[in-house]
Amino acid sequence: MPSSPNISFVLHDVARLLRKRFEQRSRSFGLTRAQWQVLACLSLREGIHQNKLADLIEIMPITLARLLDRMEARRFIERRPDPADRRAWLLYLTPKAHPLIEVMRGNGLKTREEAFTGLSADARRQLLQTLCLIKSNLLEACTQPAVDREKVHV
Amino acid sequence: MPSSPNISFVLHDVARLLRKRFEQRSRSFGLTRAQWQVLACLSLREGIHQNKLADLIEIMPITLARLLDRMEARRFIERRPDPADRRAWLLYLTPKAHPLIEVMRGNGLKTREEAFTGLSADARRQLLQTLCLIKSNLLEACTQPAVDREKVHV
DNA sequence: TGATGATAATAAGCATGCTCACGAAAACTT
DNA sequence: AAGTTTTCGTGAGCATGCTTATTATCATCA
Repeated sequence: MPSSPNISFVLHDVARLLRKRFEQRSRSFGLTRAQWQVLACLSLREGIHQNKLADLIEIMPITLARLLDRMEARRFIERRPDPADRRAWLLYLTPKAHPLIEVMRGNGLKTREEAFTGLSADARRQLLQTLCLIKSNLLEACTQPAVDREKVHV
Repeated sequence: MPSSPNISFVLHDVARLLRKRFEQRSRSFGLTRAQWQVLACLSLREGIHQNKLADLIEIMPITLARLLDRMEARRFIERRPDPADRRAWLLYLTPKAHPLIEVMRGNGLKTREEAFTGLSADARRQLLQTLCLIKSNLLEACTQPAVDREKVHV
């Protein structure tokens, strides 16, 4: 592993370190990386259902529900009942959240600057494109059972 | 965010999906991604200290300690007292762990194949190289206080 | 209308990361 | 030798992911 680093492990490490660094910056504002993602997404789609938002962010609805619990407790978002569906909530930012958006965007920018030092604009574009391809491969793969074909056919 | 995907978020998603897919494959063997990383690293360095291993994997020692607790409970590794230092443990694989190494390596390979479909060997090399650069940038950044220089100088 | 199935949100429980704090032992200083 | 600092491992507590299961409501169809 130290001799020939595995690309999956490195990718995992980079994601973890990005999160860690972002949260070092943002701790004083009381928002984590995941909560910032929710906030950013929500700011473009106020009034959305939890369900739909979980779909956009591509996490499990239950994971989002827990996130929203904390964000609601801290008065960053609010759930309003959907008049058309008594099972559902509509999600809105609170006034307290709005000024945070620019701050957090700045934190994200600074973190990326630190992370991507030494990468040309072209290399960054290339990286983004590659990651998007991998993500779409994985989204597709995850929907299929992870059977070991050789085993099945023996 | 849907309009212009943020590279950090995508990277985070890819890491999460890689983990998810790997664990879909490996669940029946009782090993998670993180545990597999420990096992793989340990197989190259039996008799290492926890401290040193945490350093290699670049996680906090307490995170590793919890991981090892579970792996020890499941008889994949064992802690032996270090005769030279009564604070420390020496880490070893159990016989039960050895046959798993090839299986898990195969699971990693299959998962990467799914993930990297459509990427040329060259693109993969490029990606690995880029990720290593970013990782080293972040490792360096994380050791420094995340001060906002503009604020400090105001 | 009334049963049947799908959908929105949540509950329970686990794993992996982190921060902060602490006790025991080692290492270093004076 | 005694006191101080460092180091090794862990406890407590939190956040974010997951899987699986449940409840309430809506939608559909006979």
